[in-house]
Amino acid sequence: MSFSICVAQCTDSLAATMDDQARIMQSIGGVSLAGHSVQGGMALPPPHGHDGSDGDGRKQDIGDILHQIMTITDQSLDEAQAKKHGLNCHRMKPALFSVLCEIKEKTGLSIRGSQEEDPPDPQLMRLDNMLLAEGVAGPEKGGGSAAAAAAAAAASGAAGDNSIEHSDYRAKLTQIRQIYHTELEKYEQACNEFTTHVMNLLREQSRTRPISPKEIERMVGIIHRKFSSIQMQLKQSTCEAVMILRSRFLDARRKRRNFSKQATEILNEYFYSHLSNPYPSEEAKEELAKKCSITVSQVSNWFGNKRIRYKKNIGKFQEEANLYAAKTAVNAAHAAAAAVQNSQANSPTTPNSGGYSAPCYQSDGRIQ
DNA sequence: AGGTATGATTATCT
DNA sequence: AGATAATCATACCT
Repeated sequence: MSFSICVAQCTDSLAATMDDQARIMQSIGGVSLAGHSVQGGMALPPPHGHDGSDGDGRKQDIGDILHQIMTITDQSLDEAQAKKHGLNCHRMKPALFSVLCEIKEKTGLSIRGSQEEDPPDPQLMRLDNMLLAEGVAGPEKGGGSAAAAAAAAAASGAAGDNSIEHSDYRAKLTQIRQIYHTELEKYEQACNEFTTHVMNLLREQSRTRPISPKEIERMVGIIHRKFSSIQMQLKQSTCEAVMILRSRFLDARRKRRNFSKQATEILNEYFYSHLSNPYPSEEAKEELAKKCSITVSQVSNWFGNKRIRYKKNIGKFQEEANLYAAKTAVNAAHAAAAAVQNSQANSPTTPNSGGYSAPCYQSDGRIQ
């Protein structure tokens, strides 16, 4: 996840590819020593025709140059730069370069690796989709976090309820989002920097050894792949973080507490006194919610559950129904009595006083 | 511990 | 958009 790891990995990969090249160089060097230089020696005999001594000197010279080439990577940058310049101006350089080109052509190193194109990784797509859905990826500024919050609120069923937990959740999510984006940016920047660096390096090297544009392209591809695999790690861990956050906050709300006795009382009262049409209006729901100190969506849930469960097994709820019918009847009676008293009309019999007539249920469970 | 009650979620329908 | 029905997951009771 950390940037340093990423860079380390990339540096590793670069080191590996450099190793590769060193090996190539070595093999080329071997061949040219075994073949061409001897041939060259025959084609260009020593100028003054002296016996082998001058030829030996040249071989010595070439061996020396090759040695310099091979060890150039071990030296400090300035040192190497100076050496490189010296070698570049060496009179044998064009010859060596063409030899290298020829050998490379023969060994077919320049052709390999042209077939690999990026197949869209299904797992990467999965991660991308999830991050997008969670509002972590996607458009950054302005509506970004707000949209994520709105999505979370919408998912929870009722916007605005549990606002404390919600804002907490939202804060954590934006935190994750921010980390994700800064890391992503860092990776991108590092990738670009690294790519241009390597490209410059290769371009520069192409003056001393044959490197085709194809190869540079390939190298860029390798770097990009490496970096995107690191990005995938970032995405993976971001996904994990979001999942943990979700399970801790959103799913925590799934952990239910039973409503208070009072609340269920009020809800049941409403339900059984509106048995013929137990569908509270929005306003009624709001009022019930306020009275029970629960949310409107909880009221909706309660009525949804109640309706279906009542309908499913009316018999089981008979007792409860009677109980609440009695209660509302008593309430009504009290209210009526109060009203009567208030209106100072003296009627001898209070309706339903002292008892209640059990409600008559139809087969569909509705009060007649 | 196991069964039931219950609040929440989900898919589907209208 | 709201209702329903099935289902999940936990609370609560025995």
